[in-house]
Amino acid sequence: MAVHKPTIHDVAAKAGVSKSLVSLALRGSDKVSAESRLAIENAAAELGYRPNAAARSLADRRSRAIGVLVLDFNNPIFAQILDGVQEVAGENGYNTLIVTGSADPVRQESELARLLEFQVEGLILIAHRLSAETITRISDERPVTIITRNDVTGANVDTISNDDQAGARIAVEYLISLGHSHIAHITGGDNQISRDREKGYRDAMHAAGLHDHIHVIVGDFTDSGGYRAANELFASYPEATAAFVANDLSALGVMAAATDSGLNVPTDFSVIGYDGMALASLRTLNLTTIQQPLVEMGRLAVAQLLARISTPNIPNVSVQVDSKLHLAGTCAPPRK
Amino acid sequence: MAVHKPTIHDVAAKAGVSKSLVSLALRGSDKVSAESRLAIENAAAELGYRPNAAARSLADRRSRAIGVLVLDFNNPIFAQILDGVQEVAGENGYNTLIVTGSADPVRQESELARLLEFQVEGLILIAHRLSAETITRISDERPVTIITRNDVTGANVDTISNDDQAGARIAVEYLISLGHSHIAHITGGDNQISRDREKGYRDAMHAAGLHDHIHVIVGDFTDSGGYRAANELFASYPEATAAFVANDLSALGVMAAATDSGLNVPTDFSVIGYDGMALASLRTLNLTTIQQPLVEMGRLAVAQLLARISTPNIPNVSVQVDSKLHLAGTCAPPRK
DNA sequence: GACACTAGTTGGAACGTTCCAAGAAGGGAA
DNA sequence: TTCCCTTCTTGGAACGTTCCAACTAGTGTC
Repeated sequence: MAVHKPTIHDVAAKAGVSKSLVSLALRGSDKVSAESRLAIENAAAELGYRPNAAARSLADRRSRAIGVLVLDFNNPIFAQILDGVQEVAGENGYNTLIVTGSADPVRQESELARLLEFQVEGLILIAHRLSAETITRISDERPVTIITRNDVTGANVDTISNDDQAGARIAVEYLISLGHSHIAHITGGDNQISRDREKGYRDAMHAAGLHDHIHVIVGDFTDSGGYRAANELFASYPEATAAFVANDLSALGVMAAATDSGLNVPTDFSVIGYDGMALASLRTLNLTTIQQPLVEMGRLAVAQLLARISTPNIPNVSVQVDSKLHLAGTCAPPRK
Repeated sequence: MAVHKPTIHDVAAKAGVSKSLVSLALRGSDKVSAESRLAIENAAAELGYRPNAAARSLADRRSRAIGVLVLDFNNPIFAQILDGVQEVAGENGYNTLIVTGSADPVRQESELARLLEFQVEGLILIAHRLSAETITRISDERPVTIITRNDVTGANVDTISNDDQAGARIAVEYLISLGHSHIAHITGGDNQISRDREKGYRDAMHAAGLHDHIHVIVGDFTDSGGYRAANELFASYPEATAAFVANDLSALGVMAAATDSGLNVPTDFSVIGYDGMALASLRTLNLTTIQQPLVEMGRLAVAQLLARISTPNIPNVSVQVDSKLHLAGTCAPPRK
């Protein structure tokens, strides 16, 4: 292992020029003679020189990094969003510092503090569980873009979300169009996204004159939560022929519960999810769902964040992307 | 947004002390009087002071960060490994910089360079596709721990892996114990892990006197690759009653292909995977597999890396964790 | 032969910390 | 009173960059 990490001074000495010229040359300035440039590049290569990002960020007064706080790596939809985030960040020469906060808001705050100490130029929050006050406070220091939610506003906060109520209505209307009327809903628990999806369900049921058939079971966005909720549903509302489930992960749990109860999906029981997680569209699962353009949402978020970083006072933006029905194998007309 | 970010000097001025004392106080030194400490803490809080990690890392000559290069966020097993990594890193006061390299080795190298510029104190490579020379070169600058592979060695390189050959043998022996003899193998393509798993398959078949029944189809560790390979298998070797598939993700593709071909899993055709990815143990999928202790592997990797960071010349370590058979729903005795 | 211009190059200051050697203030011992 | 010892506090140097104003050497113009 190298005893002493070479610095710009070492390169300068080796190339026989000043440190300033090395700095210039390595950043591709055109005011360096071809001869000097060559000597510098050779010296740098021979020494294995690597610029020190900390020193650069200090001298530059900018870090060229954005921070990303993700709720949880284990829900695969976040991987898809991150793909979009990394793509656009990379294209623009930004590093991405990714941190998972636990669901615990206290730990999330300390993760956030670490990102801010790194002097990130902006923050992307993916499915966070932070309070509105925290975000407002943070956004006072740094621009913030929130993905998958739009319930927090602030001068320095932009949001990228889909219209959860509209998406939920589409799901329910599709089930109705197949002939279902006993349609249950399994929620994602106590959070804004879940509330919106539930509202869409209720609205669609009302609009179709099916308010008497509204049946809601509380879930929690996990597969095991979906499994438990589905069993509850089969016990409490056996007339149900279909369920709109708050997200794909818990829809998989619902499918498992149906199978365990001897119900064939979709001939005995139809299931529709929400999100568009890549794994659920595997043929083995083939889940019908409301598909959000997840990668695109990641891209949009970075684009918006970078726009606000370069021009701080642009008006607030709240982008709503379109989610669409993804037809697959878990919905069918009800038995007669 | 604050016009000027407060620095340690601002805090010092506000608290009426020197910047040095602020530095001492905020790092919890015991040689600061209670009175000064209080004044400093109040001033820092009022100003919303945040230490600048870049400046600290420069002055300190250490970054308190480790870099993690992940092949791909979309295979959920990496999320599990990362959970272990983040846990132990966090406990030890280290930040984790996570980067996804694409499968493209050139892009992977540039991602790596970015991590090194951040002055990470060590690197964790998860399922990398880098050449042995690259890793040896890198490990000359920084300690490296490799997860899920052990085919690269070097003075400064440790590895955490499972014994892929042994795991594969367990899988095949299990199928044999159920009564199967026409057991095919679908590989993960041209890489070390895949080669080891194939060797385990061949060895187990030989040991059981089934060398005449060895049948290998090339896959690529993805679900669609598994699907394609399985269809190839059904066409070329219809006698097969079971398949050992190189990883869980492609095993899901195999299951889909079986279903599409009218084969019920497991009564008509048994499938066993490898990895232990959390989603595959969902009841809906309920995949029988060889389970690696993924979270634990992440933990071990960080522990080992930190050990080498603090004591550079300790002997090389190559930890092999035990993988075990996870019994589930996709294997059964063959039809008579 | 003086002058202006251009291309290339330079040293020093600055960025926000930590570390270090050294100073100030107060108390106790002689 | 003097001296030493603690306890607390301090300013300056250093970390590795970037930026800036200024310098040198050559080239062309009149």
